[in-house]
Amino acid sequence: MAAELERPAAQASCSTNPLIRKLDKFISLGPQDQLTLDHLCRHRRSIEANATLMHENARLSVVFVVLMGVAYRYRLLADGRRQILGYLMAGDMCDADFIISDRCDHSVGVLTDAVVAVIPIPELKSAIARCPRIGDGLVLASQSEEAVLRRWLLNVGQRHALQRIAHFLCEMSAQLHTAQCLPAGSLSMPLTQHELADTMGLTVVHVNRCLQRLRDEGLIAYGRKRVTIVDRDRLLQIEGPAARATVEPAVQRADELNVAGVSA
Amino acid sequence: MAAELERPAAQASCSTNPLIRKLDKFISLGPQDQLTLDHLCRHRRSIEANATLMHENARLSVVFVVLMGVAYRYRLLADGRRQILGYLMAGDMCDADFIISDRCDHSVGVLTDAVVAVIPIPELKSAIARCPRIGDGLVLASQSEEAVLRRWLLNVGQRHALQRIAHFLCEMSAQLHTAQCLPAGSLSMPLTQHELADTMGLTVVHVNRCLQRLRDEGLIAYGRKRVTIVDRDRLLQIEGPAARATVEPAVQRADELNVAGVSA
DNA sequence: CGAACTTTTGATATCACTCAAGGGACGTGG
DNA sequence: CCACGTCCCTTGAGTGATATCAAAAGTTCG
Repeated sequence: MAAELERPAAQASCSTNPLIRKLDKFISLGPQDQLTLDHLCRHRRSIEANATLMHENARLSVVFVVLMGVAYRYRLLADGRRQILGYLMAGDMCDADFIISDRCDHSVGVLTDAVVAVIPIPELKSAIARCPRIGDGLVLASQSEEAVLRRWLLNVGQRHALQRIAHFLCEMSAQLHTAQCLPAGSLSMPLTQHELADTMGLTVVHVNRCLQRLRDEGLIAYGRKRVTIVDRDRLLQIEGPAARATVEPAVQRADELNVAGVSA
Repeated sequence: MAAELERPAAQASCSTNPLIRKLDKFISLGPQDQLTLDHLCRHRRSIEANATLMHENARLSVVFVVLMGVAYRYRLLADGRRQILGYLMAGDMCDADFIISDRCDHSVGVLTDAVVAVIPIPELKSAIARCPRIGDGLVLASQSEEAVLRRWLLNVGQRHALQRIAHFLCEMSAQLHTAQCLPAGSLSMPLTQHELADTMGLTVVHVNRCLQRLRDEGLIAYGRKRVTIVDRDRLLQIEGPAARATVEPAVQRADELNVAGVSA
């Protein structure tokens, strides 16, 4: 399911270690910190698309850091329903709560082919002990993830399907664009409508109809396993189902006009 | 809105500082740590029910720790919808992400009259520097909160109203019973149906009807501003709307039997 | 070219929301 | 102590948003 391969020097897109780039957004790392992080990431493993990287309740002695590709956290219900709990991009650590227990409360899968660094937990702990800023950075990263979870909960709990999808796409665009060194604005994400549905607490069918509407209004584009933002600003202004009122009544009015024209 | 009062020695219910009790669940604190924590909590403020303790986007130079009463995190949408993001009991810290920025991404209100400790952030930081275990404890507490957020997201995203409420109540019962030194099993919570609704992403009306059903089946009891769990085990086994199938079809079958009886 | 997956579409069912109003508990002030 | 307002809970009718079911069309891949 996952081929092992050692690539001591191979580097991801941007010429720096993604983990370093990620932590550097939260705290300034010294040269020693960076060396340590690079050294931590020396064991690599490539994972094929759709594989499971980590199972809920599994006991792990290592943590993973995504170096390439996109992974996602999720939990399953007894009847098979799945809630996706977050996406992991380059630099994100799979098991942020490795400290609190060696068990994990959720699973992690990968969307695309991915490469992860495999870090033994004891080694990570000793690195933190030697370089406190690394620990600080990880804590900050974990707290920023907590903030994302709060935004998602707000989104799923309070917004209607259309707004919900719109907001989610914008948020992901932001996350992708800071994770990689990419331009903002229009951005694309390797997402199946099924995954979108499980992220938003909606049905595939309903997600599909919403996406069509967003596409018809020129706000997004999408195709096989990929959603692209076309007009981020207008996407954020999407109103809920009330927006339907701007479409349907128009048809009725046309009929009325017809009648009026005939009678005139 | 909030009267200031200094109570240098007054202690909460259990003879110990709630913050110490809380952190002690995650990490073992030395005598020095405990002294430091006690000292940190020396400034107290009492808040009246329904007051707002902290506003979204406010810039704060202090953090609050709930000593008595229940507070809750929430966010508002432009149109007034509110999502409750978590409940804070004795020992919980209001602004867990005080490190990441001095701004907060959500507001905090109190349900009941409450007493909080007010800790200046610089003082907290220096305490952490002196007693690293305090910092560790806070990090662990924050990660346990992240786990709660994931459970909530699963709940709101995937479960139907009835299951959703049932699971939430059980989870709160667990949280309350570890926060205070209370017996498990049946427990009660000072919650308005309005707050329940905003927690679960449902409407007050719909929450009301669900609660009635749960009460009629003898799983919970409730009254003015209070929900009580009667039968925790059965509550956790609640099925979704499919449970209706155990009631309605019975009526139809009765009719069929009637017809059969007539024709026989 | 078939198998598996993703996206579409239509018809129908139903969960949950909206609107509207009434009743009960509690607090307050006369 | 009663009258009143407010907040919380309750109820009903009607609507709407989303789910469910079923099936077809387009893609990718072997």
